[in-house]
Amino acid sequence: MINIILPDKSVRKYDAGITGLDIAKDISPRLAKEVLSITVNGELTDLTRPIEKDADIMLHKFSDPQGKHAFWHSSSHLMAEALATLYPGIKFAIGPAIENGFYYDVDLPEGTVISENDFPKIEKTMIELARQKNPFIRKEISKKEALEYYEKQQDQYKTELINELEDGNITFYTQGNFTDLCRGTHLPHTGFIKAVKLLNVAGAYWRGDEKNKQLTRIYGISFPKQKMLTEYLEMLEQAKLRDHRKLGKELELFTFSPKVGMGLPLWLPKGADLRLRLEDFLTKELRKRGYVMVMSPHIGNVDLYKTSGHYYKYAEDSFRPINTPQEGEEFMLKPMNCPHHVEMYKFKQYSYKDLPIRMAEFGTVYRYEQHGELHGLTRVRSFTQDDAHVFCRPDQLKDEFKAIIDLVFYVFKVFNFNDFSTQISLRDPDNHEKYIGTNENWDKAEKAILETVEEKGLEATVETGEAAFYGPKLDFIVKDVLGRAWQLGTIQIDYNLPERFELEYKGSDNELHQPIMIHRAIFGSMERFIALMIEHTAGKFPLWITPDQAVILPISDKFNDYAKKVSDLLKNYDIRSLIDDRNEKIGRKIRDNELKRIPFLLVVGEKEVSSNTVSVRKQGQGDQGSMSIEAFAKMVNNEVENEIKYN
RNA sequence: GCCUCAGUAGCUCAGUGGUAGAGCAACUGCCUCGUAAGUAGUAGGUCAUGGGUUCGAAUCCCUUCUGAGGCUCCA
Repeated sequence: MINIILPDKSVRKYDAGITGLDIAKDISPRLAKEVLSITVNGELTDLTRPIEKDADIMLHKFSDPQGKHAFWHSSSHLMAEALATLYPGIKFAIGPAIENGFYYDVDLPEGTVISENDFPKIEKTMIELARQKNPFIRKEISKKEALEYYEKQQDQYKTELINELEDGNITFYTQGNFTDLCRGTHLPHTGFIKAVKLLNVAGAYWRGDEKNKQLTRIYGISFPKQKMLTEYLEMLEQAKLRDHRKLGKELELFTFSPKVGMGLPLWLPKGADLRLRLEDFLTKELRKRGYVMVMSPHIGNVDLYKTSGHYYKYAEDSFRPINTPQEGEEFMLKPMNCPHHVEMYKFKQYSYKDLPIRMAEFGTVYRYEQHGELHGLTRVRSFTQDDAHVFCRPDQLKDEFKAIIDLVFYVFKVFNFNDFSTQISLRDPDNHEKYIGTNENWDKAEKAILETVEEKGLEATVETGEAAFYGPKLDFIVKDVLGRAWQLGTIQIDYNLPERFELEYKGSDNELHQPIMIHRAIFGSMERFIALMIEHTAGKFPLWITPDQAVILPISDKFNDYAKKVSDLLKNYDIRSLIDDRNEKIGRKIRDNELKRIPFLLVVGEKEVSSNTVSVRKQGQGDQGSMSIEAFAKMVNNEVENEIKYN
């Protein structure tokens, strides 16, 4: 007999060799129907594997991440089986579970393509195979045998994968007529998969390398109940309604014109208004925190970028240098603001008492992003960074770094970005060519980031090879409405540019010292931030109150009940004077159908601006008198909060 | 740059080889009038672009441009 310890610490005794599935059956028949995978002594594994010794176990249902993982991984195998049936000669590369669903990379026989039109028949085959309730059978296999199996099929992908695996550590999983190299975890059988939807097809390079062959990647998602799939698809549709590209058009915030050039956003009046107010908000905050605002031109002599290293790093794939009538003279559209700020630092000599110098600019930069990478406002070719560079002494570095983290937290809180992740990006130690500067400098910079993050108690993932070419960084990442991750805020420590530009300050010892540079952005770029802000707030927080600023953001009743209710509530108020205020044709009577079309009322109320007063009258309650826009926004917001229990 | 798909009126879309359509928006009347679609009429398209097949192309084929979802890239 062995002891099985459940998460609640209760102990059950079973014969050795019992499986997770049997334990589940023993606990309750309903659990047995829902359970998908099991963790045995900390190791995620199949429910059908025998447990031979005493163990702590945890059973996973679809509601658990581990359950979903097994479910979608098995779905991936099921799709592979269906594809193998429908497309003889197909070869399989890798097919993992992902955050929402699964994919499989396949190499199709010459001349075959899979498009979305083929999805229904693949889905149908998958469901037919699933209904057979074929068990997933695990088999340990020697490296030699495994290689023979795939070499016979002339499958270079699996062969390559197996060659990298250790002998004795290789397993195959078989369901029905399909066998795949796989380390698991899988469902007991395919019958759990009741609903399948293939989502899209895409090209993907083998092993993610552009030089390799491009495979066909098919994305899908599956569920244990048809209803869950329907709900998921409904959720996706809802999400698409909040897409910033759609809203940007509807709300007349921004547009693109092929004639101007793709990836070059045109800010329409309302969008420009929104952006200016955001810039204003941040500028005030920066001044409070000891920053000075500067401005720099949009171009610079190539020599500037040669010194900074940008020229060698980016000239080839970037906008081409601009020639002048002068022979041999070249300018570049600035891809970054740093070198300009560095030259401003060099304008005069600084004492150690002057530091830190915190230089901020809403600096527009130009980068020739790859054609296929352009994406709404989140990836563009001309964008404005809320950029700043802090020049400080070594003893000030950590405090400055922490102050910036605090600023990021403050701003994210103000705009309700509560769900963000933090990532430390270090250099790739095997690829020195990607970076400038000495190992010594890099070690210092990376150490400073790691220590500061530790001291701050921040939880951050660490990624190697993701650093900027001049220094490591701490990034703040927010997801868009469809779950794509975008970097907004970034803080980067740089010992290299100060060295290259020979920056210095006079220390208390009367010697010259080199300052350390911190590059940082809070919004990241105005474009990307506004894009995510639109998606995060649409239909969710139509009115926003910050401690000292009132912001009314996009209002549209098309997205969900919450916005609809707010919209209804606003109808109880006479806000004509507010709208007249926002309308250039002041004094003209606003027509009914015009009012309903005003898609957003954007106001950043500032106490010192007295003209931002509205006279408000609530229907049925008579005149409420004049009040500031801020007060009005607060009042409406309170009412909304009271009326709707929003969680 | 690569893979799959798409582009018809300002917007949302119908139209699969035989005379370019609808709703909304716009404009002009009329009726109403403070708050989510009053009413009649008018105007609006080289069917993204260039080429080809055909008696005939929005429709089939190719080029280019742009967009969508991925991959690669991302300062």
